[in-house]
Amino acid sequence: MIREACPTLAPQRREHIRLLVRESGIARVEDLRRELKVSVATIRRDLEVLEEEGKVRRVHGGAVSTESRLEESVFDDKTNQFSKQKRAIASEAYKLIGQEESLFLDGGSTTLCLARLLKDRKDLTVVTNSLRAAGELADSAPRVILTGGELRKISQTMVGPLTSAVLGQVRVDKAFMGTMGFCLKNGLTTTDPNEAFVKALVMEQASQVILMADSSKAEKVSFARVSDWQNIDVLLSDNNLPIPFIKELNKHGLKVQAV
Amino acid sequence: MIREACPTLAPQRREHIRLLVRESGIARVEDLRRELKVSVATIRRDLEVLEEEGKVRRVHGGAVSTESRLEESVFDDKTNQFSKQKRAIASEAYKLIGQEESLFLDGGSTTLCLARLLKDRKDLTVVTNSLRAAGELADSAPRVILTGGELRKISQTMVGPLTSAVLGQVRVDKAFMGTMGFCLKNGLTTTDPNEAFVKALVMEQASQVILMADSSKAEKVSFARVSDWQNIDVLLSDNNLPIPFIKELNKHGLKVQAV
DNA sequence: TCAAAAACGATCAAAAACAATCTTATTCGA
DNA sequence: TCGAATAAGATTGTTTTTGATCGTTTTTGA
Repeated sequence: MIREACPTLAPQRREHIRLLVRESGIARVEDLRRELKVSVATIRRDLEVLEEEGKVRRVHGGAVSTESRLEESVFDDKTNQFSKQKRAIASEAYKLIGQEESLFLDGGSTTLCLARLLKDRKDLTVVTNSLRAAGELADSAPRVILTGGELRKISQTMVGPLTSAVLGQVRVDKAFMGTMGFCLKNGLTTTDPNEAFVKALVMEQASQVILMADSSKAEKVSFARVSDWQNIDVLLSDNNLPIPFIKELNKHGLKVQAV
Repeated sequence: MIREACPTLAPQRREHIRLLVRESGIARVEDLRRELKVSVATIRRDLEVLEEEGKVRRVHGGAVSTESRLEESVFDDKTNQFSKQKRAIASEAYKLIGQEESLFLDGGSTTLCLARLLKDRKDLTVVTNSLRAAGELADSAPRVILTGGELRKISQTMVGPLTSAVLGQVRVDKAFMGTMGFCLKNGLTTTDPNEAFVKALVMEQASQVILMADSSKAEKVSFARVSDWQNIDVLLSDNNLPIPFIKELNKHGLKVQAV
């Protein structure tokens, strides 16, 4: 039974569970297991302790908050629904990551999915301009480096000239990029020129650039030009991409991977 | 035994441990070993002593702060538990802020309290190296600039050489600083040299430096020297500061404000 | 109501953390 | 300069925690 370096202390983990239960009023064992990355046995033991302490009440399948009655269906996995594709793309991206690599994580929900998968990877160095990705990795194993810069509220990313001060001083093995739109003619485009500037800069500093974008972004053109296709090495998307589109990209030397 | 150069004295090290535990509410033996560069045996012996003194509570794998009873999320609790003073200090700090100013917010729970008060101030620019503060202001009115740099997990702040890349390019009207300890002789001290470096750098870039520290920090000496008193303009604390202490600081030209 | 699936609890083995002991180095005083 | 006292690292056996397995119970849906 390979137990890797236990990153969280038991009381910490129990506290986490308690908060999760309180936050949504109910939590399933399976959800907790996924969130905390421990076995169901451990979750059950923790719930036992927490019930003993009166912090939660156990029910078949999970636990409910003692404070709020609430039978509300918190099965509103609307995020689940939406992000099925994104998660698939993210887990495909994860497979590309080697040992001891340094990565850049761009802003956006797809890359955020990827961030979640990295939590236990002690060997990685993650550079990001996404506040949310940083928050996701804040209590996790990887070394985290933030680019700094002005916070663009709408995307929760750091952008602008200050960003380049840090970015100019790091190099990464792989950059995982998102985009608002991509098309054959204009390449990658996004909504904000500052953001575009940062993306372009990152792609310069990366040995390999991996674009993560589901097919809904295809043939969309946004305001600010980011880069053309020759700077991209791999496109991870779903299998709704038009075949001619893929063929054309292949001509540019791009590897297109549909999941 | 090979004891390396400049061995920290045991009481000093224990104080360091105590601060680290209090800083983040919880600390693992392994983390402490890395941070202090001593063997786990020593850490355990220290924790034993500290528990004996009631300074920390040991748990399997590490120790938790007795002050923040870690029944709440590590950080939130700190801001709730003994935050009455901190909130008072923060609201006093808030009064010092003028229109259209640019501020720096240091890491720590006291400055985090201040961050909460700034949410509606559209006219302000806030520079910070605290991930928590940034998160707090992420959906708020002020313009937010993050320093970037390597994320120090235990304090959730950005530190290290990369930080100076951004910090060198901004100036702020007022810097609101926290500290792990302060005393007449050594000035400000904190737990991590990298963190100390960033603090010192910030204080250079600020027109006015305001130290926010409750009296529990008084006469505490931590590991890494940050600055002496002449770089500080105002000390905001509670009214438990020793009178001689205040007088002495006044001599240095410091304005001491007890709330 | 019955059967399949999911969740549960008990038990066991592996790994991490621990405690006690031993060894080595430094300090301080004779 | 020597030697006891102290303090830190190393070693070794013990305890705790965790994850996996397996038989049992509960839930669900036909």
